[in-house]
Amino acid sequence: MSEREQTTLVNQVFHKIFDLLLSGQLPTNGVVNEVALAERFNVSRGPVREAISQLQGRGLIVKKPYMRARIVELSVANMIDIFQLRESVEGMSARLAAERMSDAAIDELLDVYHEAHATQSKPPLDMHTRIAEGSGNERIRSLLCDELYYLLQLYRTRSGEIPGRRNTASTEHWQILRAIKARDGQLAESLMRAHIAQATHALQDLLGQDAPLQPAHQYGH
Amino acid sequence: MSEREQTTLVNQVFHKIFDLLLSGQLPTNGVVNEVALAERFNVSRGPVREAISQLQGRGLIVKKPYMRARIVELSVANMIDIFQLRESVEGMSARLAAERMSDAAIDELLDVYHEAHATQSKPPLDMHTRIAEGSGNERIRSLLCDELYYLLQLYRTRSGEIPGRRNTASTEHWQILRAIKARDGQLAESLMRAHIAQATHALQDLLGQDAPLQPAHQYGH
DNA sequence: CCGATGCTAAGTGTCAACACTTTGGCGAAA
DNA sequence: TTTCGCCAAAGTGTTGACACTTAGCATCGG
Repeated sequence: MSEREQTTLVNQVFHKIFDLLLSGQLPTNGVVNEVALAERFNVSRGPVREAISQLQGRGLIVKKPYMRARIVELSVANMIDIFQLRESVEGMSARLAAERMSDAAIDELLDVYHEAHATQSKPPLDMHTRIAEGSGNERIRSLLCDELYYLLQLYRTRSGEIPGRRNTASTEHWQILRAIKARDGQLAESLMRAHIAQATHALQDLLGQDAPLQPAHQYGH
Repeated sequence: MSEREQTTLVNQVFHKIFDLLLSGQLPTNGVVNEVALAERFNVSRGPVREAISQLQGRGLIVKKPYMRARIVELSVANMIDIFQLRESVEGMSARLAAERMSDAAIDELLDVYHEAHATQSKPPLDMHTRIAEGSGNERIRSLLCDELYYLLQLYRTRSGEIPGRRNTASTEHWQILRAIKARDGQLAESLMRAHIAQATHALQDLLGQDAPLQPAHQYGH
C-alpha cells in the first residue's frame, strides 16, 4: 500500500479518504471537513476538494452547495436500492459474458474459482469483477467495478456480511460459471439475478425487524 | 432556461459546457482546454476544472492525469454499451414502478401520456424519467436521470434519432404503461426491456454496415 | 422560562499565481 | 534525407489567499 502510483495527488487523497472511511476514522459525526483533511494529508484544499467530488460522484459522500459534506447513510434501505440495481446490471453482465467471453478466458475463470473454492479464502467479489470485465461492455464494467465497488466494500466493513450467505453463495457461483461455460446467456442472467436477489431478500428481512447499525431514512434529494 | 439557479459557478459552468457540447461548438478537435473555457466564461480555472471533472464522472469527457481532456467518442459501439445497460436498468425501473407507484401517480402518468400522444410533441424521454422516479429507487433514478441522461441527449443531437423508431415507440410506451397500471411488474419489465432492445438492435444493424458519424473504436479503460 | 434576532467563528466557493508534465518542432548526428 | 534527442511553449496539477455562506451562540424581547 505504500507504493501507490505517484500520479496526481487527487488519486492518493481519494484512496486515503476512502481508507479513512473504511476504518471508520472520520470525525465523530458524519461530516467531512476539507481543511481538516487537507492538514491531515499535508496538501492543499484543491486536491481534497476534487477527491471529495469524486467520492460524491461514486455515491460515498453527499454534498449540497454550501452545506458541509456528509458521508452517505449506509442504511439498509439504501443497500436494498443498490442491490436491486446490481441485480439488473449484473444479470446483464453475466448474459453478455456468456455470449462474448473467449473460451480461454472462461477456462481461466473456472480455474480461479476452483482455487478459491479449495482454499476458501478468496472473496466472491472477484468473480463478479471478472464477469463484468468479460462482458465486454465497458460502461457496465465501469459501473460495477468503479462506482458500486467502493460502496459495497464500505458497507461490508461497516455492517458485516449478510447473515447466512457465505454457504450458499459458493454453489450459486458455480452454477453461474457453468451457465457461462455452456454459453447459455439467458440462464446465466437468471442465475445471477437470483443470486443477488437472495441477498436483497435477506436485506429486506433485516429491514422488516430493526435497523442494524444506522437509522434507515432516505438519503434522498 | 435563462433563469438557472444562481447557485455555485460550477453548476453554471457545467451546463454551459454541456450546451457547447450539444451545439458542437468545441475546439475543432475533441480536446477540451481549461484556460480557454475559463476565459470564455470569465471565471477562474477552478470551477471549470470541477465542472469538467463532473462531466468526466458522467462519461461525457475522458481524461487521464496530465493529458488533455477529450470529449467522449460517440461511436455506435459505445452507444450499444449504453443501451445494453439501459435495457437492464430500465427494465428493473419499470418493474419497481409497477410494484410501488401510487395509484394517483400512475393515473397522472397516463394523463401525461395521452396529452403527449395527442399533440405528438413531447419527447418520449419524459416517460422514462417519470418511471424512474416512480421506481422509488433513488440509486436507479440517479443513474438513469442524472448520469445517462446527458449522454443520451448528446448522442441524439449529434447522430439524430435511430431510424424507424418513432412510429413503434408510441405503442410500446402504451403497453408498458398498461402493464404498470395493471401492477404486473414482470410484464412491465419485459416490455421495457424489449422496447430498449429494439433500439439496440437498430444500432447493431448500423454497426454492421458502416460507422455513421464517427469511427467506432473503443473509448477504453 | 422560552423563542426569535443579530453576531461571530468555522467552512465552503472562487481566484490568481506557481510548479510540473506533455507536446510539437528544431537542430545535430548518422 | 531520416532519426533521435533537446527545447520552448502550451496545458494541467497544486497552492495559499480572499469572498461568501452557513451553523452555533449570545443577547434581547416576549
